[in-house]
Amino acid sequence: MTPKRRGQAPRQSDVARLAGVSQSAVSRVISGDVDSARIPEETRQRVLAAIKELGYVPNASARNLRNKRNRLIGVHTFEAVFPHARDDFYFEFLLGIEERAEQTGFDLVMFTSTGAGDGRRRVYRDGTNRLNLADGSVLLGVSTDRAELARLWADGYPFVHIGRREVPGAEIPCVIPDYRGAATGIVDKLAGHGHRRFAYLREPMEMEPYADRRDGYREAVERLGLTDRSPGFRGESGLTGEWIDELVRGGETAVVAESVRLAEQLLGGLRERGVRVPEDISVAVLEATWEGTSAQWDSLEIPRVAIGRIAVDRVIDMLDHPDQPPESLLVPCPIVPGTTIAAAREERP
Amino acid sequence: MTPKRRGQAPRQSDVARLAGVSQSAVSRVISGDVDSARIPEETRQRVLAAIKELGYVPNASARNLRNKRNRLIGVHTFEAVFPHARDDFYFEFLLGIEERAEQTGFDLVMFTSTGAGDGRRRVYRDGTNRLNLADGSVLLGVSTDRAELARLWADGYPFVHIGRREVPGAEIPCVIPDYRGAATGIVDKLAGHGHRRFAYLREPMEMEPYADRRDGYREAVERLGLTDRSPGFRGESGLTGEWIDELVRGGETAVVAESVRLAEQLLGGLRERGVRVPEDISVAVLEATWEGTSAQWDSLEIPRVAIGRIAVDRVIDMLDHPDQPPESLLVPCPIVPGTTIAAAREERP
DNA sequence: CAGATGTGCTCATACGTATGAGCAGCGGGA
DNA sequence: TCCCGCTGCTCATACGTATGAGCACATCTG
Repeated sequence: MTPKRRGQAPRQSDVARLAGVSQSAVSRVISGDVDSARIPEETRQRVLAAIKELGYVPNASARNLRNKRNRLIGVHTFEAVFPHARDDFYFEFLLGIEERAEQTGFDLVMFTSTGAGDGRRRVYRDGTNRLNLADGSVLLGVSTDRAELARLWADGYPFVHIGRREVPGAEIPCVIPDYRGAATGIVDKLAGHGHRRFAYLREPMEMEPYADRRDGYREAVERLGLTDRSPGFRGESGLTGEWIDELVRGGETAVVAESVRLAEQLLGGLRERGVRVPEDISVAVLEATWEGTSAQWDSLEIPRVAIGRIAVDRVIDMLDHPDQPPESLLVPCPIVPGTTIAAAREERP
Repeated sequence: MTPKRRGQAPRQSDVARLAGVSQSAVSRVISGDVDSARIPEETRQRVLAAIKELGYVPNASARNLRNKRNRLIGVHTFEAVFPHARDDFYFEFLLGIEERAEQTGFDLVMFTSTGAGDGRRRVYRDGTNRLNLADGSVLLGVSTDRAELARLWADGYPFVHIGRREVPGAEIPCVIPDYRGAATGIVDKLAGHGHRRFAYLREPMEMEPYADRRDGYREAVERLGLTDRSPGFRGESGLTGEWIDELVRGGETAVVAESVRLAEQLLGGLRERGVRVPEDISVAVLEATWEGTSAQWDSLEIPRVAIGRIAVDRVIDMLDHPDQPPESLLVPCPIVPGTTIAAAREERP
């Protein structure tokens, strides 16, 4: 037994010949175009049988050329996926993407190939948009190329980006962890434990996700009428010994830290000064924590799997409603209970 | 700014009109078809200028349609990929697959969607081969469906399977870890340490990969003129207290175990009897080890990343040479040095 | 019985590209 | 002068699919 000569995959015309109809009839059966197609059940069955017998499968490129969908969702990462996956950046997103694609009957195209030899992955290679093969795409990556995003958007290609990316002159549809909401949630939680005097520990960098957290924090503090006496807040940022000294002197009972890194430094500094967490001061972290941190932080979680799922849904939505202007979507971040928040000390007047 | 209405991208014919040539001339300039194209430099420049002015971008689907290639390699796993990836079964294969696809300019299609609701992923859905979307595919999975492999093969679809799968009447092209070679290598290594009297510890199951290991072991033992006095070898298999007793009485100095599981049991049994590893008896394992085993075994490594790369190469090879009958390929398994092999004791005569 | 309406298809074409075949014009050799 | 061969293109077609237009026939209406 030898395999069939891999000459050609069967085409609609082959199916048509076998079923004794025309190619266009086959196309109509496949499209399931009920209203205008007027194909009686008996013919339909004959065509379907022929399709089955020949193992016919539609040619993606031809379909695409005709502007039809392929039930294919693209995944484009601006760096190699798998080398990073262990480190958890992409991995869980992909989990959600795969899961949802599976549920909705889409297959996934991983756009892996780089254009140039520089390792940077680009959407446009030789000027051609490679994503076009897929009906729509999910993009992710830390080193996202904003110019490419802008061009994709200008070309009207349906895609979403995981994580907020803002490009002047374009409205990039993104799926974004709701850092703002998480920040207010964490303040609410602390307030629920009786805390009234807060401090906010900020990262030196100015980045969009941090801005969201800061907004949320401020909003919650104001809404609840709490006191924010963050040393250095709005001023120089980051953590210094001075900052901690001032914190301890000031009598704040709750600290909200932007990152695990900062929280860890803070914890060390407080211990040195004999201040206990959470007995004396509660600390919460506005970042997802990972294993191997020195404390079990009260923190937020980035729902990566859910974000992956939602990204797929958003793309499908854009395919179904091509005329609606694409919008970004916030995804709530659960607050993970830890052991660094406790009831506020009685205030000594 | 609003996005372009999709589908209004300039075509070669637009470029041609602007440059005052024909569409085919434009195509030839783009293809850079030096030999047969006979386009003078001046015309070439005019065309290139027009391309630039219009922002022309080749249409991938049209190209694919013409070339009958999609530069797409399929990856079909018989279970969901990502949920398992952490557990390491698929993960490193994918690493290699992605890497090589990237290098060779292929994109990856992950065939994720199940046909039925039973969670089993099938190649053929409604009798049609879904993989046809990709030029060729790499298949993997523990629960491979052999009937589907056979059908794929009969259809002449270009694919390889990672791991040996034998189907009567078909010659499934596989990429296979060379367990046989690794087994002889390990025997060689032991012999190099002066061992002459060997025992082989086998798994109860009869599976192809084990058969390979056993062949390799036997071959090396015979070639080197060593003694194999495995208790129970060729007879009942697995590890019993009796087996260990007989081993200790027999005076063998080297044991080759088929699996970490067996080796661990053996180690325990030897310890109970006051026999030291590796001082008294050296033990090697014919399986890849993982973290968290009780000893640092001298063992083999399954070069998963390399296998992934090679699988992609094999598929591309099949695409380039459709007439060559596809062959399986052995991939050497490196031998990982551990601490369970030492020089053989002096034989006391 | 003429005309209208409906059914079950087929025909022809377009999508954008690549490529073998071929054609017009020119220079050069016999 | 005739013809050959080269240059610089153009023409036509095929890839596989989807779809508007239309055709032949049947059935119904008045």
